[in-house]
Amino acid sequence: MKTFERIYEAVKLIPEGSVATYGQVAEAAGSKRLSRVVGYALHANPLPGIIPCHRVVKKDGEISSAFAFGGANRQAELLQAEGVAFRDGTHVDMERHCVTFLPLIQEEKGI
DNA sequence: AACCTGACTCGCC
DNA sequence: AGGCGAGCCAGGT
Repeated sequence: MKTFERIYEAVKLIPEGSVATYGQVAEAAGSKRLSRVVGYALHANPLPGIIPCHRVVKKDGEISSAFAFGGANRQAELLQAEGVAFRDGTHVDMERHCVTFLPLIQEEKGI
């Protein structure tokens, strides 16, 4: 199990209609400092359609401005389609949709 | 093989 | 309050 694998597993654990910050995913993957790697991992996104990268936002709930899978606006669209409320055009309502439970990914699990 | 960079975050100045 | 540097991992040059 590599770091990327754990990151992907963590992202896939994010329930529909909810979002998680890069930090949350990083923490679930092993270390909060992996946040940068999380972004890189999602950028690589070898499993499009399986990994809900649109549910991953920055700590403020702001959607990454960097070119996403189909454009930052597209990401906001998908989130709204899942029932995620927005504070404005680029910030999701963290109070209501930020996941509070994100289990640590076990390496030996082979998951 | 080494160095640089990148969808981030935190701590210091 | 705003800016800068450090830390993390992987992939490309």
